[in-house]
Amino acid sequence: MSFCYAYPRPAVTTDIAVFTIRNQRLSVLLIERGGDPFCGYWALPGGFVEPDEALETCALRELEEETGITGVWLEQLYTFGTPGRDPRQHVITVAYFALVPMESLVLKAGSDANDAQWFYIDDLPKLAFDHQDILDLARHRLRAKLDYSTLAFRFIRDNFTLGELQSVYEIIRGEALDKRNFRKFVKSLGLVEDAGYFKQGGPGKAARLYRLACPDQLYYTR
Amino acid sequence: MSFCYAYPRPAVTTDIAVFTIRNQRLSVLLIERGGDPFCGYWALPGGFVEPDEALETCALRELEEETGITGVWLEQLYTFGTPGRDPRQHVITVAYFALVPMESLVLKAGSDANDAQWFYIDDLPKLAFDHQDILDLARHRLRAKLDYSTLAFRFIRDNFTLGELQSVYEIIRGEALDKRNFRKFVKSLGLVEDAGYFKQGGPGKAARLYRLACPDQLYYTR
DNA sequence: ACAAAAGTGTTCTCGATACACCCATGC
DNA sequence: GCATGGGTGTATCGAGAACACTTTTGT
Repeated sequence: MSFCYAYPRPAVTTDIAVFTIRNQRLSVLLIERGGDPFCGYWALPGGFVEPDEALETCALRELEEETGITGVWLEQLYTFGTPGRDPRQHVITVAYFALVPMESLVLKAGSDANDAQWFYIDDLPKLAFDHQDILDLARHRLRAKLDYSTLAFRFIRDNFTLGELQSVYEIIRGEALDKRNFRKFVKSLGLVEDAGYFKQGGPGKAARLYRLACPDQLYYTR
Repeated sequence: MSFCYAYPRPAVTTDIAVFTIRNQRLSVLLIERGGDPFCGYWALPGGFVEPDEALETCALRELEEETGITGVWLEQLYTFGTPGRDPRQHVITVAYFALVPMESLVLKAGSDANDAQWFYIDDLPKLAFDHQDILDLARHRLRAKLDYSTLAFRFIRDNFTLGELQSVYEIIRGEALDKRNFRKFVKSLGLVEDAGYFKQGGPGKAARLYRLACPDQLYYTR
């Protein structure tokens, strides 16, 4: 069976960089490729766009098929189409990135992948295709948007402590922040409210828990 | 002649929103479509990606073919792939935007277009496809990047007056700015230097002319 | 002379930064 | 009792906003 067109067409894929925070380190989800090209290499989850499929739908579908992750928030990152990025043929990929709360996911290897695994962003294996470029850009965007959006909240769940939230900011920025200034900053955003409970059990004083005041519209400040 | 593949593929195009400032108004370049679909409608210049063609190369080529414009600076905007955006088939378009200096271009109608013309961004005809959405996003991006990049300089040429530069900012932001604050701001950027000449001839006092201190690396502040 | 645009400083406000100590809890 | 993280206020600095008059040129 084959599909024929009057003019040649490049193939189109989506690739997704899923970030989370594990063990206080920024991490990304990769799959081990089971087929050519780059068999045995690690790569971003992703795959070909199906007929009449929206790009974001494709990204969500591939993510579920290859890793079992569903229902995440996605943002389009950039479209990569340099000839030669796939050695077989001209493939244009629309890259997305996703943020998931820390330690909240059960992975399963899917049909297209031998294995799916989290890697620390600063300790990656050699990646297939131009996926390292995609990750470099994604990481850059993540850091930039931290300052003018509320994307950090995507890494945590309701009933978080301000200490946890602060550590998300610190991990993405790669530097320590002043605790009092940070708390002032968070309160000035006006997005969080006291959940009325405390987090018991860890070392140290019990921490007040917070939740999002408007869990829905949670984007772009400034 | 036809081109056949083992799996179906969407078509891929690039579209380009070229902005300039004419008569103190933000304007965009459109072409009148000569063929179906949307024959007779106005649309963004753009067209299909050729085999092994880089996306940006495609955008530049289509822009030249359809409007005669060459060598402009491009930035990738967003990739649109909603099924149904082209009534014939699934077409994914990678949208770019370009900024050209005011009153600097001679247009010519190209092979694929009956006509190419500048339109005021606030006074557009009904556009083909989802090109109005693309323009809405482009305009939004333009306004946002004005504040954290030096993109405004793309609208002017060397030997500009600070009044001219200020009017670029005012036109994109849609509001008047204070002259003294604006001059302080520009000097703090450290990107412009006195060209040593004055602009004679207009009404009012002759204005000092400036040029870019580093015409090359002209991007991203903050 | 007058219309039109160029050019020039100071004050205020607000957000960002720097900085140190006591408190509650688990072990 | 001690180690660990939670919680709190004040002073300083710098960028951005508000604000009005004089100068030069063309007509």
